[in-house]
Amino acid sequence: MRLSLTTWNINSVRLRIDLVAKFIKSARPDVLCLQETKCIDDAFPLKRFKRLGYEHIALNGQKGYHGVAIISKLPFETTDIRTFCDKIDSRHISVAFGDKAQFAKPLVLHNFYVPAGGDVPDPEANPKFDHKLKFLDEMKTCEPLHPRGEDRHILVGDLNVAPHENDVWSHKQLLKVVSHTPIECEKLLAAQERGQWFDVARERIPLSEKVYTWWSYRAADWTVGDRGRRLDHIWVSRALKNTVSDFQILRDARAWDRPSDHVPVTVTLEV
DNA sequence: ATGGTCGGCAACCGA
Repeated sequence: MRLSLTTWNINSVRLRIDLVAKFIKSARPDVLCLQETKCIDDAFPLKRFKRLGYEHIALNGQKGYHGVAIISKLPFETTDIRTFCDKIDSRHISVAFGDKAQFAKPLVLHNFYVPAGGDVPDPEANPKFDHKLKFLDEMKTCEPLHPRGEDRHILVGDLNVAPHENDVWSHKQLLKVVSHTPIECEKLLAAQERGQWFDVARERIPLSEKVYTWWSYRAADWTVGDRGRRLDHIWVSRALKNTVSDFQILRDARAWDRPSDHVPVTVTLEV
């Protein structure tokens, strides 16, 4: 069976519900993972998604900030929410697809929104950066994020780190900019290695090639100089590595009317 | 070197 899955930091699901609908109607992913939904679960536009054919929805929202959601055409058996750094922030949700989803074998999906970390890349001076580093450390040591043997696990989300040189428009100029400082990049890659995850984008696109999924709002024209960063990621466990049949970054979405600063990233797996 | 723009929600915080 073919599974297509999109991750997208939507920066308010209520404000951009028409953009999400536009994306869904053209891309029709089986599963959509959203971050920064920015609303409590009672305010989530459930009906709109159900009308679009997505009957199965798992929510972890909070008022005004953060918030993650998994929106699926296929039924899942269980939902789990984890907290990190002893904060109640809505930054994680996972689901497990079992027999009802009709894949060959079960599949686990994690959706993350890693803290952005503020502006100052010094954990002593900036508690938000300290939080981000601790969050990444906890992702590394978190047992459920260590797929074993033939486990078919996927981890997606806005990880707010662009770990490789060509994940940013200028490695040199961003070395002291939060999202690309060496300590964050090391910690994200350490979490990836500890879980033996495969970074789908970098399995498909060589490290020598620039790849971005985010362009700042703080530019009069986001296309000038193409000053992007690759903050949104799709990781798969070893058992899924060879099932990837497609990978797409919908750069065009950054030019849509009242866009998110992130664009949808989609993987297709033959499962 | 600096500041630039968003969204939530009603003064700033977080990104």
